[in-house]
Amino acid sequence: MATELKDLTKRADDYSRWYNELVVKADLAEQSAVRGCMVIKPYGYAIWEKMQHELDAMFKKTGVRNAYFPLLIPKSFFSREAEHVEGFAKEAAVVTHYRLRATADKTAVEVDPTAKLEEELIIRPTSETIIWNTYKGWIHSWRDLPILCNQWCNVMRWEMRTRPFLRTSEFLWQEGHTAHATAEEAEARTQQMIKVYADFAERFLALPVMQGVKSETERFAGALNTYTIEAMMQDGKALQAGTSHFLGQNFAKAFDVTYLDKENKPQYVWASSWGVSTRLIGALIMTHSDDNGLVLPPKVAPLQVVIIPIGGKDMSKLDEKLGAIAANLEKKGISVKYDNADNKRPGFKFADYELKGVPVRLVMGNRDLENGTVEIMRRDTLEKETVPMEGIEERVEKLLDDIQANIYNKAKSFRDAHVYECDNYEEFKTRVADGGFFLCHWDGTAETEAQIKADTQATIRCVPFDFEQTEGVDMVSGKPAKYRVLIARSY
RNA sequence: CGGGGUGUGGCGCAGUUGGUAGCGCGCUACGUUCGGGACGUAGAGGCCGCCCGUUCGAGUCGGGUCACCCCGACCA
Repeated sequence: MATELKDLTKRADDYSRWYNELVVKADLAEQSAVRGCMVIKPYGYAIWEKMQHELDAMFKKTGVRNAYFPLLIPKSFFSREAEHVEGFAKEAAVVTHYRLRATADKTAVEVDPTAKLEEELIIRPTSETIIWNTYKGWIHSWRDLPILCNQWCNVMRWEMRTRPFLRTSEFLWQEGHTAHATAEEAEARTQQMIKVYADFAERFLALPVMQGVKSETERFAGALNTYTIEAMMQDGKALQAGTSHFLGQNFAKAFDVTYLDKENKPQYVWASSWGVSTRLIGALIMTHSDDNGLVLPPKVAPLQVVIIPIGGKDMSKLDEKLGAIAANLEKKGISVKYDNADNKRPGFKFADYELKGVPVRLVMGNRDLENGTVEIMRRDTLEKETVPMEGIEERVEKLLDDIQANIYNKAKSFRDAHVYECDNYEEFKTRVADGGFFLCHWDGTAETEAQIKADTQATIRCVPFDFEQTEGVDMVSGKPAKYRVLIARSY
């Protein structure tokens, strides 16, 4: 392992440097040979797999099935829906040729100019177009509806500035695409899925999120409405953690997808789409982790318990006792590693597993062996306790639940302590730079929204649900405002 | 695309007025260690980003080129 473990930058010194270092030092991901694209390493990918596993089950419980659509999309598909083109054209990767050949001097390869594609292909930045082109063939009657498909895949958006997990040119996600007979049904599905995401984020990732509706400028290209979950990072910035879109009949019209209703009349289909990505891993890191490294919620931790023996030459007794504990924990469905490697000293292992965010650590030395005890440490608070060996499995099981709850509560109190109602623009301008969510009255115009962004780089994240709205006065324009919106600087 | 910076063992860096490459970490082997990031001994590992020039001689000087990083306009 060439990974340099010492000297993680402190959050207070340089938050974004802390983040970048942590991603690498905790062995989650590394820079690849391709600009803007990262390698997700096994430890990082294991987190994604746990997310996938849980989300996939949640989707299926609502009747969704998985399918797979092509990576490459005919360029012409993109011109069908005007706003959609505009939204993605600037960052589309285009395949123009299908063959390479050796250069004249045989030292390299070059694109064979005779192998030009008649119709260029786009590497999917999202799949609405290819999917709606396909759905056209699947949908003829009201009996064919609804269609509830999801796909797990990669997408590519040619980004100018990238950051591991938060924004990379290629990323992994799931995209659900549904087709319905009525607007009400499609709208209901859109809302259902944002609630699935919110539930998943809070219960599984321990991320408190604000649900809401995007403003017109922030909504998905081609959608009539976008719902979002917004999480607050430890630097007070907002991170859009998942979105669900009500697409109306835009794609049905663009791809001419109609069905015959019960009166034998042709009707355009209504649609939703929704997605979360590997960005959630970035959200996890920036919400829970500390200056010692990752802090992972037990439910997504690739490794939930690590057991470390401290012995001298003769480890046989410790191997026996700790091996049994490991086996018992595994029987309970807890993932455990018994690390009795003799080439690292205990202190090194402590630091290393803390950096990697393993929620619980058990330690046993000869002293414990005599006393029948074991040391148990929780990663979230770094508290250590020496407890009897009897019943350790139950204690660990309970502790994992406590940690899950504790880091959620901790994140929630942090978030709640940094949500402010603000009615004064001058005050807003000075305070928003320090982070936090600002709930401010908005007159609903794109002009004031643009003004706020130009002045402060902060944007309207959403109009929050679950918030008792009052009428008031827009702090920028002074015009009447029907409700407050959530404004923050964001990733 | 503007502005700034960096390219030297796996990683982080040093390298004087040009003289043929070094340090720390990591790695390999053996031994001693092991209750919070161990130590000793012996090793392995480098077209100094690439090309052209100046020179007896270039990591070092000049020109070009490529790549990456940081800061600004776009974004899940």
